[in-house]
Order: sequence, then structure tokens, then C-alpha cells
Amino acid sequence: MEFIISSKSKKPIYEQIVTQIKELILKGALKEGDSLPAIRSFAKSLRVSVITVQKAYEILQREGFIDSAVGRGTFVSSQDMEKVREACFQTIKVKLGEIVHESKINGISFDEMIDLLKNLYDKGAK
Amino acid sequence: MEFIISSKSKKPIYEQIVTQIKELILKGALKEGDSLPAIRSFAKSLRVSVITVQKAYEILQREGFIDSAVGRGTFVSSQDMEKVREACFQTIKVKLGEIVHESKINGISFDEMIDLLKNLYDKGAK
Amino acid sequence: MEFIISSKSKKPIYEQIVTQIKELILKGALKEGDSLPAIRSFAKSLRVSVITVQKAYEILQREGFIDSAVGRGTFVSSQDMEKVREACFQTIKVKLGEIVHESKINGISFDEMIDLLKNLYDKGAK
Amino acid sequence: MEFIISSKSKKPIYEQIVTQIKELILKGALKEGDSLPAIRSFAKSLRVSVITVQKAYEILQREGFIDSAVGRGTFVSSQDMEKVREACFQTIKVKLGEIVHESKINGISFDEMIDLLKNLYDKGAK
DNA sequence: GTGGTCTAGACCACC
DNA sequence: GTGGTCTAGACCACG
Repeated sequence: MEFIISSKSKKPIYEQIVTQIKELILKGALKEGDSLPAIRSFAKSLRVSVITVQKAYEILQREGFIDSAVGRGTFVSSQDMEKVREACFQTIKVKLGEIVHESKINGISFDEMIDLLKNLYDKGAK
Repeated sequence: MEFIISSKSKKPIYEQIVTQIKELILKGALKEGDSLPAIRSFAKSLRVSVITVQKAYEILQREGFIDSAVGRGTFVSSQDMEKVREACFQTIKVKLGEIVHESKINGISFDEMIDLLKNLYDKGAK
Repeated sequence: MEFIISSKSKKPIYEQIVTQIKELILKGALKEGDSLPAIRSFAKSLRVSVITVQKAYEILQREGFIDSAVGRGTFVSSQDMEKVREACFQTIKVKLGEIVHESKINGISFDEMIDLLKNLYDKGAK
Repeated sequence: MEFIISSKSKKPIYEQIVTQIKELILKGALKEGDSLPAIRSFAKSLRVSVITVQKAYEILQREGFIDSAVGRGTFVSSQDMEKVREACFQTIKVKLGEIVHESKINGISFDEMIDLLKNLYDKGAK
């Protein structure tokens, strides 16, 4: 697993860990029952505090992505993909709503937005 | 002028003030030379601290939206609209990039995004 | 007399009045015994507060540039030009010192400064 | 690091801190990635309020000189030296323009200015 | 421990 | 009256 932790980012470190693990699960790189790194060794390899990793795992657990079994480690739990997808769709909708709001105020047209979106979608397609 | 300050929002109060004043200027509701409320009376009406309003004004000043003069008050300064629009376009581009990234991971297609965008753009058009 | 008061300037208005009157005296446009505008009418024509003009006159009086005679008006007093010139030379020396300090830190060479100075001196020569 | 804060100066304290840190960065005494003192301890050693130091750091951050991260501290960010130098050159040009203006009014010749400049430049060369 | 936000209250210069 | 600066506290999220 490759993890990139940027201390320059405004996003807190624990959040960076959370999103990257979520992405691995959603992409299928991590499947149900797979084990996650032990907190201590993970923290060491990421060069962050143990507490930070612990916090990330706690959040993932609370959101149902992983399960921790004392003494045995941490594992990816079963996902209701449709539910996850729906939740993600909602957050994206909200974020997009904010962007549209700002765009209108600045007189950015619908067509300009489409162009921008098209570019961004193609770029990452590589 | 109607201002909505929510202390529940994750956005700091001073930032809420900043964006709302920016919007008023960009929409043309506030034009060059118009005077803004005095920090003390504004703070009172918003039920926030004087310092909070002052911080908002300071940021707007540093970004060139307003000018403050001791003993005279605070005024909307002349805007280089093209420059402002370009800056806004860039920030929107970055935000949209993040959304596209998340969308791909969740398997949201380009067409679904277009639909979402279309809905949001129409809704506000009322 | 032409006076230019800019509310955009960071300099206080009373100071703008002081320097402009000083300049007129130093250039010889105002000579010993000449009368200055009455405070009230002056304030009206400059569109500033009476108190502001009053403050400017007070400073000029304290520095020996003008004399006020109650009921008769305000007049330019006799100047010891050599003394004035020397005082000005000192303040310029201090300001120039600060500029040189900043220049050195930014690696601006003596020659670059000379060039800049030459340009500025020629430009206004017109 | 040696810092000199004078409460007698007309310059506000936070501005004194800003310029001194800028100078250290420009001189190369502080390099990219170096950490700055924590606001609380710094405030204590300078015998000023925490807020005052924070304001200085905030300005430096907004101008791109440093980056602050909650829980981690404050660090010197990477500099576009050419851009910084150009900005400084412009401000110096403006200040020098004002000085030249005053000089002309007082009949200080171009040669006198050169002499003054030469003296000041040599003095600090020591 | 770190920085970010908010508070109340003070003094000053300017108009 | 206005804004600008500084103060001493407080609470929060992050590591």
C-alpha cells in the first residue's frame, strides 16, 4: 500500500489516512476480510503519531468500513456498496451545490462549467 | 443588508462575513464608494464581537475589496472585475478537481455529474 | 491655490494639508506676509471638517511657518530658509537610510539605486 | 534569533515582527522548512501578547512566507525569490519617488542625493 | 504540546 | 463618531 501524507495540506493528517483507506476499499484494492496494518507499525511507516492512526481507525470503524478485534488486528468489514455509493453521491451533491452557487455569483456560465468538468474528467482518464 | 451568521457552521464567523460581503460586491449590490456598516454597530447587529467583524474587514482590505480610513469609515474600493473573476475561476477549478477525483473512485459517471450539475444550475435559476 | 485631498491616501488629511502648504511656502508661491484662507471657507472648499484644517494650521504655527492673529486671519511668517532646508535634509537622510537598509537585504545594488534615482529625478524635470 | 521590539516606535509591534522575520528569510538565515518559534513561547520571550505574534504570523502566511499547521507548528515555506525581489523593488521605487519629490521642493540637487546615498551605502558595508 | 477562533475591554489617532 | 492596536483570557481541534 502506498500512502501519501502531506504536512503541507490544510487537511488534518488523520483525515488524509481515512480518505486514502476508504479509496482503497472502494476501488477494491482492499476487500472484505483483508487485514489493515497494525497501528504502531503503520504509524511508524507513515512517520506520524500512533494517536493519529488510532483516530483514523476509530472513524473508519464508526462509519462501518473496518472492524477491530482486540488482539487479532483490524479488518475490512463487509460493505453495502450501494449504501456507500449513495452516501458519497449526497456529499458530492452538496459540494457541487456550493460550487454552482459561487459560479453564478461570478458569472461563470453553465457551458463553462461543463467544459471545465469535461477537461477534469478526461485528464484523469489517462 | 441581510446577513446570516451561523455559529453552527464549521466556517469561522469572520469568514462568513467575508464571503457574504464579497458576494454583495460581485453581484453589484455594493458598488464602488458605497460605505459599509461601522464595525461596532455591525458587530452589535450581528451579535458578534467587534474583533470578529474587524478581522473580516481586514481580510477584505488585504484582498483589495474595501478600504478603511480611520475617522471616516469603510468603503467599497474599485474592483478589477476581470482579475477577480479569474481568481475565482481558479479556485473553482481546484474544488471541482477534488470532486471529480472522488466521483471516479465511487464510480459516478461523467453523465451522472452532468445531470447533477444541470439540476443544480437550473434550480437556482428559478 | 490648488489643493488635492485624497481620502484614499493612508496619510491623515490634516497632514496632507500641512505638507501642501509647506510646499507652497518653500517653492515661493506663498511669501512672508501673504494671507492664508480663513479656516471655515478653506474647510468648505476642501470638503473637510473645520477641525481638520484647524489642526493643520496649528501644526504649521507650531513649526513657525505661519502666524495667526485673532480676528485678522492667518499669515505666512518669515522663514529662516537655511534652517528649514537643513531640517528637511535630515528627515530625507533618515528615510533614505531605511530604503538603503531594505535594498541591501533584497540584494539591490548601489548602481541599481543610482539608476532608479536618476530616472525619478529626470522624470519630474519635464 | 535576536529580535528587537520597540513599543516606542510608531510602527505597530506585529509589523516589527513581520519585517524582522522577512529579513531573516531574505538574508537566508531562515531557510525553507525551518521552524519558527511557537506563538506562545515567542510571545513570552518578546514580552508581548500571544495575539500580537499570531497576527504577525498570519500576515506572513497570507503573503506566502510561512505555513502554519495546527498541532505541528509554523514553518518557512518555499520562496519565489525573484517574485519577492520584484515586489520589494516596486515598493522601494515608490518610496524613493516621494523622497525625490520632497528633495526637489527643498532645492536638494541630484548630486547631493547621490552623495547622501553613497554615504549610506558605504556605512553599512563595514 | 501546537495553532485557530472568539470573547470583552482598553487606549489611541483621526474626523 | 470612526478604525487601528494591544491586552488577557477562554475553548477547540490536532498531534
